[in-house]
Parts: sequence; C-alpha cells; structure tokens
Amino acid sequence: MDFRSTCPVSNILDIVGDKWSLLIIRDLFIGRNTYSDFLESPEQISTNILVDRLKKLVQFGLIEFTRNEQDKKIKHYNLTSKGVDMYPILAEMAVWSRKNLDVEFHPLSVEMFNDVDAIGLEKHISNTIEGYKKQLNK
Amino acid sequence: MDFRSTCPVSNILDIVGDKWSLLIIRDLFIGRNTYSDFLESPEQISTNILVDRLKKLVQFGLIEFTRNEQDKKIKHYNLTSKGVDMYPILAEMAVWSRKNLDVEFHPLSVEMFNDVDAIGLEKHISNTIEGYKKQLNK
DNA sequence: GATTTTAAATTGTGAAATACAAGTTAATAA
DNA sequence: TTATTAACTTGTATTTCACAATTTAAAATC
Repeated sequence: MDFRSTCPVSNILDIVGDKWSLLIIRDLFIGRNTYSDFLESPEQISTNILVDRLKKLVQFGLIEFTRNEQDKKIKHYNLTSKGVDMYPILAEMAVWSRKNLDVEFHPLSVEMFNDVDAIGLEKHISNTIEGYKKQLNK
Repeated sequence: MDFRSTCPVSNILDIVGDKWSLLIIRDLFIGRNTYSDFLESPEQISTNILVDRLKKLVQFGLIEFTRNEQDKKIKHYNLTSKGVDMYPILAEMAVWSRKNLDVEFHPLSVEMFNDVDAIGLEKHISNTIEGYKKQLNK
C-alpha cells in the first residue's frame, strides 16, 4: 500500500475512502455477512465491485471469512479487530447524518441508534462492539 | 441530491465519500483555508478536482467563503456548523490509523493528538471545535 | 493607465474506477 | 445426472480522476 501522505486521516481514506468499503463494514455490523447478503443491501453494489472490495478488505486485514459447514460454497465474512475498530467512525457518521440531514432514515438505523440518547454515544459504541464480538463466538 | 438509500452512513458517504472532500475539511481544521493552501497540502489534489469539491461542499452547506479585504481575489473558506460537526469523524479516523497502521505520522498530526491521552478523545474533540470557532470570530 | 503578478478557475486528453448486463464456476441438492 | 445456487468473471459503456497547459480577473507595480 502506498499512501498519499503521512496524515492519519489521509491514510485511512486510502484504505476505505471510496463509495462502498464502509458500507460493507456497516453491513457486517448489522448481521449481513455473505456475498448474497451484501448484494441485497439497499445501495445495490455491482458484483464486480463487491468482489474487488471484499478482496481488498481481506488484504488490508479488515475482514476475513470462513466457509459454512453445512454448505461449503457459502462464505461467511467477519470483521477482524481492525475492522471492528472502525465502528466509532460509522457511529459518528450516523450521528452527523441524523443531526444534519432532513431525511426519513431506515427503520434499522432508527432502531440501532435508539439507545444513544439514553446511554450516550460512547456506551452505544462499546455495547455494539461487544455485541458483535459475542455474536461471532457463537 | 439523490441518496442511494435511507441509511445515514450511506447518506453522508454520498456527500463526502470520495478521496478528497474530507481532506479539504481536515485542512480547514488545521488552518489552511484558501485555494492555494489546499493545493499545497501533501496529498497533491488536482486543480479541477479541488474546484469541483469546493463547489460541492459549498452546495451541501458544509463550507462557505469570504473575500480577503486587503486582496479581494483571495477567497477564505471556512466550515459552517454542519462542517464543524464533521470533526468527530475525522478524529475517529485518526484514532483508527494511529492504532492500526504502522507508519510514521506527520508531525502536525502527532502534535494535534498530543493531548488525547491526557484529556480523552471527547474533550479533545470539543476543545478542537471550540478552538476552530474562536479563531473564526477573530 | 498600461503592464505585470498572482489566486482562482477552465480546458483537453489519457487513465482509472464504476455501472450494468450477461455469462461462468463449482459445491450441493434433487 | 441434472438442476440449483453462491460466488465470481468478463465485456462494454459511462463516469470520475490525474496531469499539464492555459485562461480569467483582481491587485500591485511601473
């Protein structure tokens, strides 16, 4: 990987600064974890782009996959710890949109951020990450 | 603006989800605020892309500009409150890179995040935002 | 007040990334 | 053995981006 500069903001954008990578990571946090799942997301990623991004995210060490034991042609992707560490960024992005855009958001995101007012963003983030890790070890 | 979906993460990526927009916003936080300043940033944005992004960021209401009183051909860009609200995202990106990438970072970013260990990220963010607003009103 | 300087912006061309549609592969199920 | 289906590939058109050169217009200088 050659970075454009030695700025940490620039560096992460060199890795996930495109239209799709962060949406795949978002998908993983909400339980979508197969190629077919990703294709069904509302943003409608193209198959060639999806394959390319999955490959790159694996190369960067943000995700990995395991085969389904029952049906070995199915790959289940999951976030590595590097990938899990991206959640605060996604959460802050959602916070920004919810504050600054005048849109009716997807029910899933409304539900997901339901707890933020009550428990605060920091706790929401640690809960979500903990929840993700727990679900992985099952 | 037509959004790909009603997901708040997707929505903000439709606005700043490219290689350059967030770097311009970063520049504004570290005091760079003219076309020439942006061109001098280490990532070396092209002039046509820069003009395009500045135009779009103005359209989205993230930045605005005023003319220099002494030399009216110089535009000084500044972040609106919507733009300032992006700082937590940039900060979390820097946190991710500093934790997960093995690189020697730019001295400016080292200096900028110097205080985080001592005062915590939340305080760092509010201090930075407050500092930016103060500097604007001068 | 004509000429030079400079910040900002434009234009042209090639390269790269993305979108869209169709087809292929290979493991499993029938 | 023949479907079925998850994952992947291929081809082509479109859009975005990179790079270099040039233009515009306000201000400064002569």
